Amino acid sequence: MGSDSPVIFGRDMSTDSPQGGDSRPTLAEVARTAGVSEITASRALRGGTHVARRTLEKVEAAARALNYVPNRLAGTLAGGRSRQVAVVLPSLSNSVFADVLNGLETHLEQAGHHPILGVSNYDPDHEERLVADLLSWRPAGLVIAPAASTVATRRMLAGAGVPVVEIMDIDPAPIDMAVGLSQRAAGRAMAHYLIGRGYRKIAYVGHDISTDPRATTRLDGLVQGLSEAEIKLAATVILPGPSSVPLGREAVARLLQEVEPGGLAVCFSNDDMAVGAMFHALDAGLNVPGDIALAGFNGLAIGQALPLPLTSVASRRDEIGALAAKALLARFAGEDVARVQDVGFRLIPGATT
Amino acid sequence: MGSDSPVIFGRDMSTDSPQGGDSRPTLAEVARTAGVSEITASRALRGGTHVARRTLEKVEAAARALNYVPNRLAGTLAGGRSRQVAVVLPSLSNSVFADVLNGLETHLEQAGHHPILGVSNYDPDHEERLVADLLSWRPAGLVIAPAASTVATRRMLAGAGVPVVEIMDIDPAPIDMAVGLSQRAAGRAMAHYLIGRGYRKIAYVGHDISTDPRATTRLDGLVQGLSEAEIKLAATVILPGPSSVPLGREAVARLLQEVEPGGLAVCFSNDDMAVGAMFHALDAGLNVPGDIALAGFNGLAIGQALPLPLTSVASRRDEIGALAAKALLARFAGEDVARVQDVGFRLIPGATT
DNA sequence: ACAAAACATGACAGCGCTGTCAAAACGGAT
DNA sequence: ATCCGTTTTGACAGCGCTGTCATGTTTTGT
Repeated sequence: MGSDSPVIFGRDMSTDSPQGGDSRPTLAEVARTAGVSEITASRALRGGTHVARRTLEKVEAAARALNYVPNRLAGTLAGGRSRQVAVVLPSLSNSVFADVLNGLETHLEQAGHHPILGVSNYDPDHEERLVADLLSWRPAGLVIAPAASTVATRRMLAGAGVPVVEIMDIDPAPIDMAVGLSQRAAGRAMAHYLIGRGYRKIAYVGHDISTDPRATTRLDGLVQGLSEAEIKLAATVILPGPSSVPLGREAVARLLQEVEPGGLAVCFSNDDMAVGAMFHALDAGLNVPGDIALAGFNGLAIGQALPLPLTSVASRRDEIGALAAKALLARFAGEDVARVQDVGFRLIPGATT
Repeated sequence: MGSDSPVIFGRDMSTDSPQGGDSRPTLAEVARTAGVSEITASRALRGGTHVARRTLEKVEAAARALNYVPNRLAGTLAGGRSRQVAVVLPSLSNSVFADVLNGLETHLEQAGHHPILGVSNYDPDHEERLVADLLSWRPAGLVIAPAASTVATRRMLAGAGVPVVEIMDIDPAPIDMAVGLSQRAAGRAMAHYLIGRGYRKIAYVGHDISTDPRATTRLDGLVQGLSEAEIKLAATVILPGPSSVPLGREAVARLLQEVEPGGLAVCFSNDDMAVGAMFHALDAGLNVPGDIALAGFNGLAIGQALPLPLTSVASRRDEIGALAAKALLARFAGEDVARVQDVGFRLIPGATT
């Protein structure tokens, strides 16, 4: 039929390097070199099923010779599922999220998947933009440690059409799946522990938690646990900025302007804050735990390496990342996955309380 | 020939939700809804140049109504440059790289770019696979903190056809661009400083550096600096595993089985190791710096928050990430960028030496 | 009012790959 | 030699979008 296409070869192949550098060879060129059709080359290059051994070898040789790198954009567009996973975290300066990311990356990568990263800095609008942006890459799934998400964000996640894992907290009802621990229960556990140790004067010191739902929930849990014994927080100091050792140091100094030491126990939003407080105590000549008892959250290595191991609530961060990755991979494979996976927590009774 | 394709519309559009969820609307549907051609909708949605104001509004309204999310896979494949940047780091447990990644992400994102992450765990073969994998997503650029890269890795990077930034160390000749500091000079600076303070018995304590080229180079610089004063390292303790506070604690304990304290100065591969040593000293009743002087590397916050601020060499990690991102963005814009950018370092004379 | 320029829109092809279906090649059994 | 089932290969179309070029449609100058 009057096919009016006189051109047979789409591109001039007369020279090796059309424009200097070796402009990325395509699958078509590999196929031509191997003397097979494009689709056969395609099949050979992944899996090699439905391809004769001899053909497979020819294609592989051609690919190697041409230094072929497949174009997954095209591959994903054409058919397959993407092998990218969007990951949205509120911060990277808190080592908690670095740990989670590490666990995620390790397990995703083993399955040939890669994280595309977004950091929201605990800003809900920023997070919203991020989710929209990352979704436009049509990832196979999405992992998010939410930062007081907007309604629009939740709508996007619900309608994303791919598996979504919310990590860190399992208290709120998940959009799709959740992996983490009950932050509220962790807060209550700390309250019960301190009460059990005989403390009655208990203060809270935190970084800026206005948009950190997990720190807020932990504090809620703490307050709730205390109220069950009819105890109220003796004081609360919250400083702006992300949690860090110096911030904890500064915050506890302020606290001690409001509250007398002596029988005082202080709960911190994170271990690094508590470590800062410990340093302040060393400097100020305060006895820990005699004058001031210290308790952190998250069970970071630094806290456990202190001369006095820090009382804390250990969260399993690597595990959260690993399980989130596994949950996604299972869903990709069509398997059923529990909506909520609780990795639990462990109260570490240290020497600082 | 009998084109036997009676079907005109590729997809049944008779219902809104073909299969339950709102299966992602395409640009074509937005265009149809707005009553314009696909290409006009495309132009309207990005930039809005060459589009009448009225048309622009119609298209934007349609996109909003349909909850349209563009498909950047298709967009990138069709024409534009990708807005993804491959990032390969050797580790995430060292907060140094978390900081770098943070700086990178922040600045990339401001320009609408996103990192695809790979973590090599200091394994050259792993790194090689990672580079190949990430390159198959056709990123617009690549940032790598190399881990004793293989020849194949370097070849891939050189032939990637996109800007490549090697970060952290600027001593080796860059494949394309480099942003960082002279690790060797940093090592030497520490040597000179310690010698200047009167120390003659100097030891090195490190994590497993067999595949960490930067730690190796710093150690080389240290040794070189010492040898200029005809001093040799009194001892070297290297423990397997990534650097951490507990590892430093353990390592210094071992060191003290080999070397007597008293006039001893110890250089650590990283600040967290040195902090661990400080804790050990506190526990063991050793006076710092009297019995044992401690010096770290990287100037981490934790070291500066110690009761005795830690002597260290501060590296500007956020800055490295930021500059690497800016270098890429500049190259994307066709601008010239210096091959090597030295962010320098600063020796922090602390109270531990 | 008419040509020239400026703007706005659209048709077409194609990015590089993979799903689907159909054809060819091969092997063994009769 | 013939037939059938299996393996191996290929043709075709299309994923969703954007470059290029061509075609309207307005505006401006004289």
